Amino acid sequence: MSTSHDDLRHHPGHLIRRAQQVHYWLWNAEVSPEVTSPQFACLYALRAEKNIDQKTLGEHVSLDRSTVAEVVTRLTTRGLVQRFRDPRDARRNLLRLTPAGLRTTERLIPKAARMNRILVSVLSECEQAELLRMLNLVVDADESLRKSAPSPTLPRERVRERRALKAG
Amino acid sequence: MSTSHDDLRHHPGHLIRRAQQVHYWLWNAEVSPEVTSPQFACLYALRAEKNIDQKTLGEHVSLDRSTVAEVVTRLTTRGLVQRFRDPRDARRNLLRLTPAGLRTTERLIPKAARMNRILVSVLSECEQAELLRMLNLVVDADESLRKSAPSPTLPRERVRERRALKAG
DNA sequence: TCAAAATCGTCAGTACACGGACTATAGTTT
DNA sequence: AAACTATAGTCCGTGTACTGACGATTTTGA
Repeated sequence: MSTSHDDLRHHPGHLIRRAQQVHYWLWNAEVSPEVTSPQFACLYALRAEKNIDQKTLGEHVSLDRSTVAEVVTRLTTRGLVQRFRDPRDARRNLLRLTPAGLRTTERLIPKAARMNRILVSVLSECEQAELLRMLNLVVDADESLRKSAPSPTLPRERVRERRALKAG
Repeated sequence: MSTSHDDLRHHPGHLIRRAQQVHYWLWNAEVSPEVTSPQFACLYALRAEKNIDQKTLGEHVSLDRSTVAEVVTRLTTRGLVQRFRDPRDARRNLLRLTPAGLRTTERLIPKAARMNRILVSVLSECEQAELLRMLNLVVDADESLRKSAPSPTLPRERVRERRALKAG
């Protein structure tokens, strides 16, 4: 007997969302509910590359300008990141880990690694590698998919439709 | 030369988040920016099972109470779903697709299918099946992981910590 | 050199996503 | 029947996540 939630098991998109939920729960339980996963990604990137601006950080962790700004605001509020204007280009905000930020990052690194192991622990070593490889393929394919195929109906136009629809 | 965003390619959790981004973009371009993916999941579930309450819907599409309530509110506002009190149990809100809701759902079903095909189109048929199988394994494993392993540090306790930390 | 174009960040608006507190209702126990 | 418990939904707060509009600044090109 097949019901709808059964059926959704064949939808990759839906499965990806559910996988992210699992990741979210596991993160809270195993890593830290204080520092979220996107926040950690930022800290982690900032640890590797000091004094980068928000745009660059966004490219590293795959977040858009607005979201980076919000996340960084939270991190600075908690004293984990320092934000200051680039003297050489007053448009940019340069970012740097504070000592506390570095400590927190390094404390969480092994926990995040452990969480990731648990996340895919139902799979064999071989399968884990396969999953990683395939996800990377899907994620990389996007770049080509976004550039090409603006297709007959442009995304931008569609968004206008939505706004119009809601206004009316 | 390995930088941080390079490194994040080995983190399943991060990859899952990125995969969801790709899914989001593809959904907007290929299915509909008016009806989001979670909204569609609800419509789809409601099409299969009429007159279910919000909790049941949430179980089918894997969303918590609060989010279901919000999504359903949007769908009712747009006239796609009808919400009314269960006469036999006044705690429940029963949900039903409107004729317009049914039409919209059936119009989007083939588009969603197409989007899902594109999403995994970089993989071979065989790989696609493998990815689906593995994601289902990970997602199902969660149920056992949540039940067991409340572990030394309980998630609930940790959340308290965060709230306390922010207050201070 | 100076106006146009590109770039970075911010802000407002929309939508998921979740936990916890609260209310209303239903079911159970004594 | 009254008290207790369980359940469904709502409301509030927090945190992603993205788009579009805007302002400040830099870069480019005539």
